Amino acid sequence: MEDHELKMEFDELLPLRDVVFNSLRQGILEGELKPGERLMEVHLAKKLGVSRTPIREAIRMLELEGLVTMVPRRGAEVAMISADDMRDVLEVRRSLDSLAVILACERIDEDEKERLKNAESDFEDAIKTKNATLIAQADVKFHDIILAASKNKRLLQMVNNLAERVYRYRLEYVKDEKNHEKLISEHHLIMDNIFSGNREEAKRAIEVHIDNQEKNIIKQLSEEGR
Amino acid sequence: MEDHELKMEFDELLPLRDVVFNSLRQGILEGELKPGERLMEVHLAKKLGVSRTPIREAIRMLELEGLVTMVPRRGAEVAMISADDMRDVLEVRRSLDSLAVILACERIDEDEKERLKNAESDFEDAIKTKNATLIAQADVKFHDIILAASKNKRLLQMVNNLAERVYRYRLEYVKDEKNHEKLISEHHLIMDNIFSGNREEAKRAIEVHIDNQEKNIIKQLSEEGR
DNA sequence: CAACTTTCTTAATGATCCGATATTAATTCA
DNA sequence: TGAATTAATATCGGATCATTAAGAAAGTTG
Repeated sequence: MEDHELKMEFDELLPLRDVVFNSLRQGILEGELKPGERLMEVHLAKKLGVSRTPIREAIRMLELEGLVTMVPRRGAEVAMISADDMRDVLEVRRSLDSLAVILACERIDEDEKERLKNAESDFEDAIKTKNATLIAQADVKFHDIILAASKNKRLLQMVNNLAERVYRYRLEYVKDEKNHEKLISEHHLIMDNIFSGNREEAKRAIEVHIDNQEKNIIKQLSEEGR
Repeated sequence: MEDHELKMEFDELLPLRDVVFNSLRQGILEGELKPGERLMEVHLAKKLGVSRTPIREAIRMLELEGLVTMVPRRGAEVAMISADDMRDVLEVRRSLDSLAVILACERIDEDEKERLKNAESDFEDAIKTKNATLIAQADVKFHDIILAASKNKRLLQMVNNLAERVYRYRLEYVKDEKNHEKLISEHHLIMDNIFSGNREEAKRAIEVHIDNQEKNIIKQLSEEGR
């Protein structure tokens, strides 16, 4: 078993379980910990320099997030994602993102409009750098502002949870330069329709946006399908 | 502090944390453990006859489910539900239930159609008994079949999680005999539109169904609002 | 001789118990 | 009456014991 570089940020005030949780979560999302890989308590405890208790509690949380699965009497492993699972996730995400956009049309305030404009231009700048991580970050920021504008905290939480699962594949998607122009025009269309309060068009725009991602992700999954 | 009657079912094969989790979850949903009430580890451990570790792990799970909130260095307490939270929950639930019905229109099979018909007539029977718990159970069953017919496991999981939070209030809603006839006709309308594959009408029907619940729940919340 | 079975060892989780630390509440003194 | 100190209480994190499953090695059988 190779050794991984799990970084621990010691936020003095945060309980250890949350530090461990964030560390493992990041490791899984960035692909450092690969699907199917076992997460052994003693091993992780030694590596992160804490006892087993916070490790176990973090694993319980990751389990409910769906990022790890428990095998009884064997322990935790990074969750596998089947094409079926991914289809389910994207189907729900499409619906919730539509809802977010519709609500944002009605509830967005001037400050958020300004921030959304900035996020959009930051996104275009990121595209120019052709740095996938940077682009993905700017993309997340853009969508987060829309979610915040929906003024629905639970919706925000649920969409973020779904987005986690797609993160690694979206990274590949935004890496491909063929998609860059399309991404920019889609973001523009979404933003403009939110600004003009055109709910139906905004909804359609975000659905196209998600559908395009979905096509690509399904393709990726079938290609790596062993 | 009064003593509660938390029942533990010792399912030999289930890990203790899951037994504790289910026990506490049920206690919260049925209103035995009231919002704001503190959940103290040693106390619960003694009461349930287990050590503190499974209690702690169960609390971590309940925290992520949103049923309890953690106060740093003070411990866990049953989550309060504000009217704003409830509005958020119902807004999302409306959207996801719409999705479930739309998908069910396309994907329902003959077996499920049969089961849905039976569930619907069981529901009418339950209404006749005027037993709120029985009615609520039959109602859950009806909606569960639709969710299963959507063939989307994540959607099923997420809607069930949202439904948890509404459970106590829905109980009050179905208890009121004024709503009985309306409930039956709404269920009928939903079912008929699914059978005929009429997506738009089915969607509208379920949305009306949820909206009616929402009105009542918001009213309940404002009445008990102290 | 090979393949299958059985047993034994190892290693990891599941659960209990314990020590340290921080917060809250009560009591005492100014 | 108010502030400060102390005592009680509960979480946070760690160490230990028990249970179980997987893997290796040895023995048996076809």
